[in-house]
Parts: sequence; C-alpha cells; structure tokens
Amino acid sequence: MNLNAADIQHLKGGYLLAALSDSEFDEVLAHANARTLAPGEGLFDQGDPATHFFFVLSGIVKLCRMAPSGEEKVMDLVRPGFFFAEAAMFMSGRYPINARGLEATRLVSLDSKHFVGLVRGNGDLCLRLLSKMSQRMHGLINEIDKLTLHSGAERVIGYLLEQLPEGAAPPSVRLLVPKHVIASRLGIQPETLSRVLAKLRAKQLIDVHDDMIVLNDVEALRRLS
Amino acid sequence: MNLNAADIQHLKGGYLLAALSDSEFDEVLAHANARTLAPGEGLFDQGDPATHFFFVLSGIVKLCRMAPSGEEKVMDLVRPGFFFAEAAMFMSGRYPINARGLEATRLVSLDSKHFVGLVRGNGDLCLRLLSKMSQRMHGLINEIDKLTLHSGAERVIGYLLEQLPEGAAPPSVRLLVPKHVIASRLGIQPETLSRVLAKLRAKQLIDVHDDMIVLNDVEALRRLS
DNA sequence: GTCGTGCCTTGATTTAGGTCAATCAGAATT
DNA sequence: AATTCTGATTGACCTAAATCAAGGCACGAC
Repeated sequence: MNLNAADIQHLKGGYLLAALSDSEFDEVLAHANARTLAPGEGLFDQGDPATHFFFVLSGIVKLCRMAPSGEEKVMDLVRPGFFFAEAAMFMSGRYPINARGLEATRLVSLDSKHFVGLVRGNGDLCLRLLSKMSQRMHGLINEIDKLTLHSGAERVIGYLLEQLPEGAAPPSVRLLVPKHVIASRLGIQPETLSRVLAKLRAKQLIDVHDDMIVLNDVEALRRLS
Repeated sequence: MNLNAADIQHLKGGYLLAALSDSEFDEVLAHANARTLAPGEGLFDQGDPATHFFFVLSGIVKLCRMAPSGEEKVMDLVRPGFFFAEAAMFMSGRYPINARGLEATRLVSLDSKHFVGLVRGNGDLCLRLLSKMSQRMHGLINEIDKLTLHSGAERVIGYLLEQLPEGAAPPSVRLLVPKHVIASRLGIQPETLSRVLAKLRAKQLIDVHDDMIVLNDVEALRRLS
C-alpha cells in the first residue's frame, strides 16, 4: 500500500466515503491504490471497461472527449478532493470519456466492483450516492443550457464568477490551467477567449496579469453573466 | 384511485418499479395518483419543491428551461413508458426544470418521500436506480459534446437517426412533435431546421411529407452524422 | 548569447447560424 | 365561403465566433 496517513485523511473527507463506518472504510482502503500521472498521461479512454473509480489527491485531471475530427472537448476539470468516474461504476461498465492528467497528478484508484458490493448492503450510502449523482446531473443540465442559451462572453463571465473564492479581497481568480484548456471547457476557441478577456479589460471590469484575473466590479459582471 | 388495470400494468413495466416486489409495488401504488394535463398546461416549475416524480401514460411531456430573456430551451421530451423528475427526488428537493404537457397527456404522480423511504430498505432497487441515473448522465454528456462539437446540420441528422425505428422499411421517421419544438431540442432556430431539411432534400438524402420523413440513404446520413 | 517551442494575443477574413420579414398552407372560427 | 391563426418555409441581411495568419513573449536547450 502506497498511501500515507495524510492521503487517507484526505480520502476519508471525500463525499462518497464520508458515510462509511470505520470497518467499511478500511475494507475500501484494502482495495485502493495510489497512482501518479505524468503531465498529459492518459488514465483511461472512452470505451474502456470501467473497473475503477478515482479520487484526486493533488494535481488536476482533465475529462474530455474526442470529436471525430480529432479535436478534443474538455468536459470537466477535476481538482484535489473530488471523485470522478464514480457514475460509470453502475452502468454497462464502460467509461464514457477520456481521463488524463493535466499536470503531474496523484490520485487514488478504487475498485468499482468491490465498492458496488459494499453499497448493496448500505442504504444510507446508497442514498448519498443517489444524491451526489443527481447533483451532478443538475450540473450537466445547467451546462447544456449555458451552452445553448448563453453567448461565449456570458459563459466566460459565468466561469470567472464560479471560480471566484468566497470572501476574497480584492475579488480575484487564479487560472490554474492553461487558457486554451479553459477555452475548450467553455466550448470556444482560445482566440475568442482572449478577445473576450480583452474586451472586459477595456471596459474596466477586470484586470489581467498573466494567470491572475482581478474582478473590479463583481456586481456588473453578475448582471452580464 | 383513478388508475385502471392497463395503466397499472404499464406503470409496473417502467424501469424504476420493475425491481419491486408485489407488496412494495402495492405500497407505491397507494401513494400514486393519475393526472391529466391539457396541451401546454404546466405540471411544475423550475424551483418548485420536488414532492413527486412522474410516469407518462400517454401524450408527451416537455421538460424545458427559461432563459433570462424569456426564451425557452427544451431539454427533453418524455414519451409514454418513461419516468421523469426521479433524479430531483434525492437532491436538495427542488425541480431544476419546468415540466409541461405538450399535448393532452395522462400521467402518474408518485410520492417522492415515500419512495425514498422504500429505497432505503432495498439495496437492489437502489443499485438499479444508480444505474438508471448514470445511464441518463451518459446521455447528457453525449448531448453536451453534440452541442459543442457538431454543427446544426449534424445534430439534425443525428436526431433523425436516433428516432429511426429498428427495421422500418422504408426507413422513415414520423415527427410527433411540432418542428419548432424539435428545433429547440436541437439548440437551433426553426428557420435553420427548415433550411437543413431543405438542403438534405435537395441532396436526395431524405424526402419530407409533412411530419413524415423518409431516409433515402441511411448509410450516407450516418457518415454525415 | 541565439535558436527553438509553446502559449498567448491581435488582426483580417469567412461562415454558420440567428434575426427580421414576407409568404403560404392548413386548421379552426365566424 | 370568408377570416383569422398557427406553423412552416423562404429570402435578405447581420452578427458572433471560427478560421487563417502573423507576431510577441517567456522558457529551456544548446
């Protein structure tokens, strides 16, 4: 086993496992392994059998799909403290997307089959899972209508506001992934993202210093969302 | 109780309830009511407390969201034999979308709270639910990248192929909802849908007779998907 | 140093699709 | 039959964003 005490504490705090008793948690741990990803390294591909689900310890995992043209669309960026691929576990057993490390990343790999067995005997955990999944579904529904109902500029502003930490003064966002990745996440081209930011800067609504963006007028931005 | 024997049979065949024992099913039935919707009549609105989930007996239910501008975006069209709003049940307790009858519609309304209580004691049912929800999540993920990666024309073709019944000869699709509703479903304007269909017709790929569309070359269409 | 290489920005051009408006057909109402 | 209404179609136009292309700037390698 290659997880240290801090990792285990981290993992225990994750949404899905918080409902487990100590003995259940230990059992899950017995079927868990730490793993590292190099920048750009693939973890699994769309269509692979969904044998495991994962928890991010450090770094960032990119969940994306490939268009027939070869172009890739980023579906989600998973940060430390979050699970991913836990939904595929109950399905036909295939991952619906690709997962790859965006930078050097450490994660925990958990055995799907074993976990499903555990869930079968634990109603509370089961409900927690159901809630978690429907939460993510609402997120996806939101995503869909943002993509269809809102313009590129509105999506950019929405993303900035989402990323804004609670009481940060001055209100600012640090982009911890390259801009072209954010662009893909928002369904636009890097050039468009660049232009949108330039426009917002021209209107004095934000200041951009490299990957640090200061929101000068959160209220005004929220109105434009 | 205003459900007849055929309705009950229909309901029992629905995905979520097939896993129930007879006594459990009867219990659910005791908390169920039939309901009718007039064309355009609202069932619930985005933000309403999610007290019930539903099963469509006949007609079509439109699940949609309102843009700030007042324009509506159709998220899904629910046909007879399918459940909806079952995901919201486990969540914060608010519906994330509006539901309204697209035409005269009969449906069964089921008590969420009661059903959640039932799930708590039934591991099998729980897993079935989890599977069902992750299935729908995959669908939503697909939807997202169709919207971002594919052009309007491609989405139209994809929709036609989806609607195509299995061994229909000649391969044809009957549009059972108005074209402007389909357009919204696909994230385009009615005019654009009209033009796309006109273009496909010009290329001899389809024939349009009112709401009946004949696919002359399924293979070619699939290549364009 | 200088040469790459990757990432971002900026400009010029093109294009898919939205908007506006006119027309038309079918269904419903008088 | 005349009339309004609703939805579909078509055309003319416009706009947001993609695409193509050219630098700029920081970084590491040599």
